Amino acid sequence: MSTSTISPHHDHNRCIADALTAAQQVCQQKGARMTSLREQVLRLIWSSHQPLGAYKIMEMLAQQSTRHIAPPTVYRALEFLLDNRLIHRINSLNAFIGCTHPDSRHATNFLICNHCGIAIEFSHKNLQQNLINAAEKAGFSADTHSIEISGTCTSCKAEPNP
Amino acid sequence: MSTSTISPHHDHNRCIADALTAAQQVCQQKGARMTSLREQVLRLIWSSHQPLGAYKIMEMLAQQSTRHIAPPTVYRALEFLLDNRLIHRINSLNAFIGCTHPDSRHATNFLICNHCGIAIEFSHKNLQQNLINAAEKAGFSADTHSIEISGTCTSCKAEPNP
DNA sequence: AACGTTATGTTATATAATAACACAACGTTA
DNA sequence: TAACGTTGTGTTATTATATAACATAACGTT
Repeated sequence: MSTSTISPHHDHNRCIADALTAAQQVCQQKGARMTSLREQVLRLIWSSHQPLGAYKIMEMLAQQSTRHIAPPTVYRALEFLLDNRLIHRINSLNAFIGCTHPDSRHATNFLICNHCGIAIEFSHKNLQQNLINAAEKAGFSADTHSIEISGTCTSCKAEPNP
Repeated sequence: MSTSTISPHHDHNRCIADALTAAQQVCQQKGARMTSLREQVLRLIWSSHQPLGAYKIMEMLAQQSTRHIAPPTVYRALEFLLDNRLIHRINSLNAFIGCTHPDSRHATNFLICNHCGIAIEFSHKNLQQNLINAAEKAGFSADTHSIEISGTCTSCKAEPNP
């Protein structure tokens, strides 16, 4: 499984910068407009590795800019980011998290820590392919899928109460 | 993958009867009380192989019994059924569906048809074990997981508009 | 019958998401 | 540059999903 474990001590500014750069590129290629609102939302989502709810994002936006922000504003930005695969939606949490490799089309696969709330995207080519194959074999044509695994992450195992 | 494809022509009364019987057994073993409300909800959920939303269930209950039903009534019944593993929650749909083998503890694995809305539970021991192992290898202790695969089921492929 | 426990009823509210329409910004072309 | 269509954002209202808190009822035991 390709998974970069996320250390509590990593340089997160780097994460944000990389994500923003990647997003710009993706948009440029597709001719999609990364407006300032959309960038702001993406930045907020990337402010941590914990999935963020839409209303939480709304609050944060409101704090940053005095202007009054309503739900549709946020949801439209989220829709844009989802459509362009810059973020994922974690169904079990009704929350959104930055995508670590927006250049390649892929499913939503996450390890979610019940303790610190972190969500780590993983990919495992064989496993995913096996899954799809098995579905096909059963006569089902797989279109999209999501795997959400809940448990305890490395850091939280090492240090129960960080 | 162990998946009983669900024919549109199958004897669904049998499905319901079997599910109810299994549920009774499970409850008996655990000393859990299968009240009439809970059974009614389970029956409604089993009225089809399409996941059912809580508010839909509420409507149906109201229709059946003249008395006024409020959300907590439904959600408590659902909670009981979930706790006793008699139903699953489909996160991507905010909906609930009967469990086909409530005797054994297991994750939530579904094939969901975008066309007819059917959700077919599957299990694939190796695949699941591989998934968990891979997570462990990455330092993550898996607790629960859900796999939701969206696509087109056998029947809908055969007959686009049934 | 009295008691504690578990289940259900009831009211209010929290949380998540969308519909519908108005207005503004942007980019093109005339 | 002005007029136009397109895309993005603002605004108000509403729908959909879920839970909190407290009251009452049913059940099972003694």
